[in-house]
Amino acid sequence: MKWDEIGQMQCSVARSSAVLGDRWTLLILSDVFLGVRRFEDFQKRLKLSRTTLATRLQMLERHDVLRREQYQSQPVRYEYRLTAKGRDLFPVISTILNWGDKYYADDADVPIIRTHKTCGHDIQPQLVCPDCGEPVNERNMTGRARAAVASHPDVERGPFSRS
Amino acid sequence: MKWDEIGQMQCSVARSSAVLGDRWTLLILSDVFLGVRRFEDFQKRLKLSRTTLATRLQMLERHDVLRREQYQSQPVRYEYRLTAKGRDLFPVISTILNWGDKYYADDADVPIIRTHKTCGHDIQPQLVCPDCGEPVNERNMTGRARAAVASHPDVERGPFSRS
DNA sequence: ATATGTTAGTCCAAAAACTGGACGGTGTCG
DNA sequence: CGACACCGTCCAGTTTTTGGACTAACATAT
Repeated sequence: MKWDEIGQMQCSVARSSAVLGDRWTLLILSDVFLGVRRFEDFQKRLKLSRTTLATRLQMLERHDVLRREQYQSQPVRYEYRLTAKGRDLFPVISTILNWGDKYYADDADVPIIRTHKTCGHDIQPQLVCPDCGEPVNERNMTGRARAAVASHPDVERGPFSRS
Repeated sequence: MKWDEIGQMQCSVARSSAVLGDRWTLLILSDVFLGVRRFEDFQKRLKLSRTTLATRLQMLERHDVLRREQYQSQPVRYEYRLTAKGRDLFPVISTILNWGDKYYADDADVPIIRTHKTCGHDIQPQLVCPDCGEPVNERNMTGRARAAVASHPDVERGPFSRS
């Protein structure tokens, strides 16, 4: 299966993977949320090849996650900014950051300290049920999979298993 | 930069990317949360090459995300199960699913409907501040980056920018 | 007893993706 | 004028991924 074909699968994770699923894209997006916007800055910070960076930025633009915006003329230069769709990736980057902090941070030295401006506390955002407000995890969630998944009778257990 | 080196970077997103950042890993993990546990099932469902699947499973085992557990002898066979570290990826997969559902689901036809067992409602989990309980997003969060990031004076804006 | 099926891989050669570094274009500054 | 900043593209060499054949150890059916 080719990368492009993954984007055609009937599965939200698969389609998201077609966008997010490579070594660099998550890093680039993380930098964008940090305020990085320009080609040279991405390249200096991430040390990936210019070719790959150009390819990724074009891909993210094509998928409407970033948009190129002119910030000067003479010479004409563009910077990359998040679209609304891109901003909606905040929870994804944020939960990845939570996980990385938990398992990979050096000796209680969390690389990025996040503060909730509204209440002023340093926090790690948590997942809750928007209905009852209780925290959710793989044990208190179930899922009814649709056709594509349900057609595999082997899949009977787990939080997203068939009901 | 090589893949292995990314895991050495002083950045939780980078280190997580060294594990999660490829075309197949997110799909495999999503299937694991759906209850898939065996080599053949992964291969049939995801249609990736057996070689790549074997490589990925070994990598996830090496990173202590999955563990191989014998489920029969004669012949000896193993299945793959989540470790505690792996289960902690639930919020990551879940927020990716939210994003994919929002932007890629076919005509109001969400492929996996998730139910919160505790309260019984069909929901999409949301990110909140564990302190005040309010929803968080890229606008009401800030972050103080540490050395590695703070040394880049260009990074001044965005939710994780230096304070 | 032989044939067929199930499951978990490994091996190989071809195709695709990624790499670093040079290069091009367009401007500014001193 | 020379040096620098910025955003890319081009190229040849390396690494990764791919599909399909193949092994191995049993179980089950004929």
